[in-house]
Amino acid sequence: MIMKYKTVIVDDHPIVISGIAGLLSELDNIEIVEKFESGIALLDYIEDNKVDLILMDIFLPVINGVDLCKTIKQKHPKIVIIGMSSQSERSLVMQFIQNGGNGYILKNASFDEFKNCIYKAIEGEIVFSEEVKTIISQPLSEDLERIPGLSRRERDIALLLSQGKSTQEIADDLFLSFLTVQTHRRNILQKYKMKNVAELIAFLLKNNMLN
Amino acid sequence: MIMKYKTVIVDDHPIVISGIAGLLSELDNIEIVEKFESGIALLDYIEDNKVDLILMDIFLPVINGVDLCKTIKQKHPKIVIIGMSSQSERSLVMQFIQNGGNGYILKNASFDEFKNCIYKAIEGEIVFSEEVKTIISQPLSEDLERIPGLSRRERDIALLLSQGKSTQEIADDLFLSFLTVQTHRRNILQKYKMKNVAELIAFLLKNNMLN
DNA sequence: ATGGCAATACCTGATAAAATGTATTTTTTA
DNA sequence: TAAAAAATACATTTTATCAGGTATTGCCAT
Repeated sequence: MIMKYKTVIVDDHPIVISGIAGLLSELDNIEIVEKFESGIALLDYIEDNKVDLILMDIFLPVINGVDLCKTIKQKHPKIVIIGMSSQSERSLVMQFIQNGGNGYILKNASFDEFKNCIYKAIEGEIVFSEEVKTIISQPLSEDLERIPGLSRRERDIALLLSQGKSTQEIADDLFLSFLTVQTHRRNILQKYKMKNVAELIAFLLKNNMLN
Repeated sequence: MIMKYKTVIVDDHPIVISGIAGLLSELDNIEIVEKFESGIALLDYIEDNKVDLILMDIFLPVINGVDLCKTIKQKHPKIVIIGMSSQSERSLVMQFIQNGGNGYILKNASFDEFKNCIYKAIEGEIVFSEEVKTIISQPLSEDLERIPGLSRRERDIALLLSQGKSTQEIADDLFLSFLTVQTHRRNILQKYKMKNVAELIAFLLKNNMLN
């Protein structure tokens, strides 16, 4: 009798669970023992059942994948955990790996990529799908010239600006001097080399820097 | 011989395609004829092949689902198109429906929801999965008085405004009088009852009215 | 063909914002 | 704890925007 890796899938999209299950069914030494739509259910399950491999979505309701991975690894360091998501942020992937994750796959990866990553992960490697590799292997370019963030106050003011407030109104709202708000405005515009507030707001919104 | 609905799936995640394909295989009168990872490939395909139903992701590379739906419906109004996404924004769903979409399903919908929606859609209904319904049925009041669109010229000017151009620069760019641009600006601000350009740009971007 | 809308253009006064310079206090962080 | 960053405040000059009118032309849809 062949030992199969007892595998669990966690994803809040039934469709995705079904897709991965279909894919994994082609792998001889993988046996899907459970499927969950939330991390809480998974935590319960692994207390009472043997699990070798977990494929988990990173964006889950209630508890997110990064924290979930950490929690599981603390008690069950031998379980191989592979993270998945639709879009990936560099910092998120790094966090996941730092919390003990054994790999990270983007959902737009091909079937072959999925298979390869899973095989290598259960052999002990840390694996990434192609696109993830390209994202995390640009530490020089993107990390160094990454846009400086808004300070708290600057964000407050930018937000009110996007609501059409004038300098005076913002000053009143935040209990500041008109002149202080004016200085902040100037600093923000200078920081991002923007010509005026219109361009600034467009820039901030496009980069999700407001809210 | 039973007539089956010729169905195409478009999603940039192979896993999701596989999942939906698995789900649809349980439906007797649905036949999956093709699967695509991009909208461009789909557009080519429907020129030469009969298609009755399209299930498409909204967030696609190159061309997004909303535009894709519009393009397809212009030439092939009889094709039933159902949109899908992981997260949904109210305005996005409305836009999709306004562009001719026949329904919208969140990917976290259950299998039963998927099946029901697909059945009803091919019977001519406009369908939404449960969570989408709750999202779109929140503020009736504001949405029924749907926002008037920008005219061509107004859009040009709004776009340049979002790039930080001054009235004079816009006038130069578009070979218009300074005064004409000034009038357009005023009209746009008045139309949406915005206090200034900053608020206007925020409003337009949030409603996807630029680009 | 005509009424409505879009696009064009002009005038003016009041107000708001941008550019520039300086400076103190508080908070963060190395 | 010392240095750096952020937040605060002030003053002045120049430039741009906003809001109030008015008016002509072209288009396109009833």
